[in-house]
Amino acid sequence: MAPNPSSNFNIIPTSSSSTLSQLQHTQLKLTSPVIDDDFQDYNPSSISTSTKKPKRSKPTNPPGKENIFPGSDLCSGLDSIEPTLDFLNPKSKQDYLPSYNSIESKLVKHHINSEEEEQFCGEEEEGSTQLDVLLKLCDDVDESEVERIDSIYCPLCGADISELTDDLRQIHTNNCLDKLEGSSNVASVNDAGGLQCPGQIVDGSPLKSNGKVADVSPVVEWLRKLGLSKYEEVFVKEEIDWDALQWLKEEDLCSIGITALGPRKKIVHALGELRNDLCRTVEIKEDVSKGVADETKLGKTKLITDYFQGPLSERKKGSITSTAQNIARRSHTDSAQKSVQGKGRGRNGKQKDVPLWCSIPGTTFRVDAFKYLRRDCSHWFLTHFHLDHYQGLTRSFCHGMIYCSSITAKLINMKIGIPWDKIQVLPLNQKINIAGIDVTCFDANHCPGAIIILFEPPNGKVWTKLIKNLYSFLLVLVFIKLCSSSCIQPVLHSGDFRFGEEMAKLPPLQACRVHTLILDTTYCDPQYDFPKQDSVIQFVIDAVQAEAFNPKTLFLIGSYTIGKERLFIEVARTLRKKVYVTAPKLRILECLGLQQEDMRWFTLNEQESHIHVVPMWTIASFKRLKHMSNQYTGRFSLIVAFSPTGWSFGKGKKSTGRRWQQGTIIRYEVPYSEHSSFTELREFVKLISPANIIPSVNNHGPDSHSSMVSQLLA
DNA sequence: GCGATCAGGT
DNA sequence: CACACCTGATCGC
Repeated sequence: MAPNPSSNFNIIPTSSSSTLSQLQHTQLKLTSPVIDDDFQDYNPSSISTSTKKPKRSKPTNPPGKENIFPGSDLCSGLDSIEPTLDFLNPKSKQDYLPSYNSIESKLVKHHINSEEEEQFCGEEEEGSTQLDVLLKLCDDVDESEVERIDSIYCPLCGADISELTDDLRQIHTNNCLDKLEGSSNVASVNDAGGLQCPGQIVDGSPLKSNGKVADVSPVVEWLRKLGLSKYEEVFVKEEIDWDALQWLKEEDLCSIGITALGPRKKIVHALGELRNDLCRTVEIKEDVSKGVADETKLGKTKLITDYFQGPLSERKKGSITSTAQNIARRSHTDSAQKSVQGKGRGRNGKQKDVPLWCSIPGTTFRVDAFKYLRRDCSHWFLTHFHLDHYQGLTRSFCHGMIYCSSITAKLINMKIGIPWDKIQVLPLNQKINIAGIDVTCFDANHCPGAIIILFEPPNGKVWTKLIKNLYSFLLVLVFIKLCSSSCIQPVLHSGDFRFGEEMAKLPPLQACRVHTLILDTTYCDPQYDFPKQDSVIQFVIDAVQAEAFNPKTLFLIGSYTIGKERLFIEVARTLRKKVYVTAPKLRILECLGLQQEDMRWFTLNEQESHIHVVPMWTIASFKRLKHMSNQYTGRFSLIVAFSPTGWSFGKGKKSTGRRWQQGTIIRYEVPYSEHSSFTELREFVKLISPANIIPSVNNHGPDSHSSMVSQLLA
């Protein structure tokens, strides 16, 4: 008999689980161009996703289809709640902005913790400068064009583009420029200070050029550029103009008859690009047209937005990358892109903003920020070897030194090919000095090699060592100056961690007055009060023993690249059975510094074992499990799989260790977590008692920061 | 051809 | 929901 899983652990009823999806719909309805822009800044592919730990986000489901939990009767009732109109009333901006990537968040971030802004001198300033440009654009209009604030004209063709949004204006002018280039006509300056170009509309009337009346709408032209001219008719028939175009959604495309997936995706993507171009807001100045004329005469191919960089680059003399960033890139342009694209940039060439949780305030240090590689930093810390933390790190890394634990060092060397001369191994529980900052690492109790890092201002000893001669003294003076301006305060970066009692006993953590705690808030919600790992391991052992009455049973235990080792090692040890692992998995296990007596429980011979360690996603779907079952027909008649994850607790899950069965396949979801539970998070915060908390995961909705912090401190 | 990146998935 | 990571498409060298 299988044990009754629900008897072991308690259940915490949850509140509405569909709040997040409802908020997503709310975001969808935000109409302020600035806000929309910023959400695209965070996630160019969608304007409707919630904000989370910076990682790729999923497409939003249509209303009523939020439940992605097949077969889950328990949560379907909650998840299928239709968003109501009440949720569509836009709240204040701040309510929607947990994303540290967005420009608007920087505004609020400023209010939350203004001193931390100082570190973002290089690229971070870029983001706020974009906002500045928007604001300045308004100022400029106020100052010089008060009387004609309602009329904005294309600098090229002189058409009234007041009705268009900024991005569409840009597209319009780009199109004009393309025509200039395409037709090789020498542009002439018109009365409005802009340029005339063939086929454009001035003041709503067709402009005659070369004796020919323009008959191609911008939408049609746009379609042609996408190679989708076959849909011209549809767009014309449906009367989709530039303005309507920006609001088009995939469903709309379906409804107007564009049912083929390829073209539809292409259009959706291009629309995303269109909206994205709004980010590259431009300033239209009188000298622009002059510049265009000059360049056109010279026969150079340039983007319209190239002419709009002036004020930006002037203001950002300190930034090497500013000019490159300010070059706007159209979706169909490649020449400009080639020159500026690099690490930490999206496909559209836009550099991704470094999230707050990746930067150590008062230093140029970055933690788990390989997605945001920059030249202004040469100290890159990696807390552990999980993809979402090392993403962006490649063997061609050339941005300085990588600091990590010895286990992580072995893994990045073996799996990614990072040469050893670019890795500095950090010792555990031992203070070392890196670029004038004291750094101490502790075991994070997450996966093997995971560390918590404490950054502290240099202590007195360093100073006395430095002041050996006058030159050093001057250096120290400069350093003091830097310190005083950037206010280095102790910062503790938790990475991903699971708080345990051993951690509370660490003297440096008790002694240090941590100012800023960058906290792994994955399960920062009272509903996640899952049990200790030991009791879950015991549950699995009991379950294996209970199901093992059938000798033809195959046990599967899910694991990640690294992580969950304790679970299957304990099972093997207790049951005195070998567990099968694949050769690549064994190579990884060999890097983890496990004890020899533990290593002997692994076998590469699957015939030797009926307990197999498999990737989590194998266990995630019954389809895969069935496929596996078919391969073992004859040898095994029953598959019992264990999916160890903290998510199996809470959020409408009525019990832990849930047992799912489909025919001869049984799957247990067990709350074996390598992140801290809510209770543990609270204990940890109490222990550290920081002045400031920065969450590294934002998965609880827009208000999460303040609510998380208040819950933790409650 | 290959590595890197992205979108979409479990 | 999304821990962490896969697959396939695309881009750039």
